Amino acid sequence: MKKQADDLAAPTSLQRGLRILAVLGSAPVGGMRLSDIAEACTASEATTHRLLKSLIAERFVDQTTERRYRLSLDFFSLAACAANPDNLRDICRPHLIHLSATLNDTVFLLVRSGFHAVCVDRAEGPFPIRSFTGDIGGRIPLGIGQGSLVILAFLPEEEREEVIRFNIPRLLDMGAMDEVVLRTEIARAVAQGYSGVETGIIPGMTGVAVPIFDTNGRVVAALSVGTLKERLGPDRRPTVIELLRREAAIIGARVSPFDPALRRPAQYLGGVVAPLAAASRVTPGDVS
Amino acid sequence: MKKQADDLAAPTSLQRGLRILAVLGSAPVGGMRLSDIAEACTASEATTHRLLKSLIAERFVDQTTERRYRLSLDFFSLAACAANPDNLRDICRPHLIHLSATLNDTVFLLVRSGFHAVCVDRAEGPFPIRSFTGDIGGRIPLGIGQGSLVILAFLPEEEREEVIRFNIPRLLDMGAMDEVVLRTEIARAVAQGYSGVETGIIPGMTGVAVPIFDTNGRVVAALSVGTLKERLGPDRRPTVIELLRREAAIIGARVSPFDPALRRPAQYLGGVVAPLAAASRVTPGDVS
DNA sequence: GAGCAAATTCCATTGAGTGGAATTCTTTGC
DNA sequence: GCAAAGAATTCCACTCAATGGAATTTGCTC
Repeated sequence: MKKQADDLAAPTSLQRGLRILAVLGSAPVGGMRLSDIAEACTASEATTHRLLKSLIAERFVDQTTERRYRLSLDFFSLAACAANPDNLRDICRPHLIHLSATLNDTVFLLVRSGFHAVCVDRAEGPFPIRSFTGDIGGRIPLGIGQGSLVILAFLPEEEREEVIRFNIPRLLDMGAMDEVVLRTEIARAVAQGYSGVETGIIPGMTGVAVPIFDTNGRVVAALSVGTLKERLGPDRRPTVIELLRREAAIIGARVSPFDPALRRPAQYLGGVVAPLAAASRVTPGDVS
Repeated sequence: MKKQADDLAAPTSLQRGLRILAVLGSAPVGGMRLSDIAEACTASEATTHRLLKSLIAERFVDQTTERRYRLSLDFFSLAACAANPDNLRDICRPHLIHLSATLNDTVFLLVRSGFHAVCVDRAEGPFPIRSFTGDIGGRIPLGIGQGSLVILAFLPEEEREEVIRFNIPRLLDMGAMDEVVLRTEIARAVAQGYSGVETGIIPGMTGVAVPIFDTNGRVVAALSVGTLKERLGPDRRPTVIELLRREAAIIGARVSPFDPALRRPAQYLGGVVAPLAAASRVTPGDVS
């Protein structure tokens, strides 16, 4: 198909550069070598090298000694600005902290992004927790894990079916669940208003999650608690769910997908993190 | 100067695209309009529009309704892979959690990146804390705030002087401190082995930070506690510092700037987050 | 220290990137 | 509800920046 060919070949040099970033995203700790990057991008080494120079010039990529390349911390820092869609993260932070302090468990904020859920924030309890989404920034197909599943469950039917169709192969690949189990769990989540799947994929762990609806009534996110199985027994469970629900309701009331008030000409340079380009333009020598 | 002109003009289209990302990084919550982006990048609207299309195709940028553009969550998710230089974040997480649970306060992990310190992780105490670096991903010039200052203080002299020369204008701009205060604080931090600056910039708040040295004896990061002033009085302070020191020592012993063992051919696709490009290549329709 | 492999630079060719202009879509004011 | 203004998007011919093969340099290995 031509369409697919279009996708695979990156016609623009910008896209080639962005794919280098994507490839570097899954690089091992030490970074990647030029030849490996070039191969992964199916581009010549000369081209890859030149693109990398641009990426380095804009501070998106670091070159370590050892002739290896990796994503830079500045890049991380820039992208952190993207973690706050519709102000969700800022709105939720105090609630996450409050919940985590109350429950003494780890609480996650998951936000939908296309066919995935992304962990946008978390407030840790007193011990490390293994979760599907992994850490902040972690992505997981919609349907795997409580938070992710509860978002899927409350999507409008048409969208939900589209996501299921798209994600089923992934779920199977990951050995998470088949379509029957998924649909059962979705039905249960809808009926209960929360999700408490026990996939058993992470042994000894469990969790519950509730959806967050924006002021239009659309699911945009989920609040999720992950903990040890013994900490979600019949005694604690109902209370935990009730507390999550309460916070989710408060949060949802403050989330509108687009606030017309924001149309005023904004101060683009007022953010915490200055644009990378601006920073890179100034070199130490320039200081008089 | 020609050199500066080179910096300002973005000759390659990749760099133009990256600058769009940088500009979008400081966009307000609602996103930015095409014309504003074009102006901020000093590029024509036609070019900006075409570049944005590529950025969207690679899922680095979202176009909201309302004809606005913003950084995507996938972009955030990709960049999260960059937050773990030399495995620092993974190594530190359990220690952060342990400290935060022990002290009942918020603990930050700051890593040096050029002339800045970047907050790479944090474990929250039971109430929200205002800090210089802001949240995860926040950047601050080296010298402002305890963690940032303690990194600066323990840099090798030559590097330290370079950073000071570069950052002084910033510190003055931010009203943080002048050179005399900075050098006094640095000397004190070196003498004490920790930093406990009281800039008074964030009223009622204070903190202490200790450096983390890698196995080569170079400062690479700092552990920092931020809390209310009354929680760091003469009674608690020495204990807090001692606890931080102990964890920092354990961490440092595990951090080597480059581990030759990692040279083995790595499995680049084994990460939590698949490369964006790969994800974007698959469309719902492709599922058979 | 020689030999090898990887990274970096060079350069002539070519087609992708560019911005002005035309078109389409939105919003606003009356 | 209509018209005019303002954005966003598309088009297109020209041009210069991107390309990849080849040459050079660097760094690693034995």
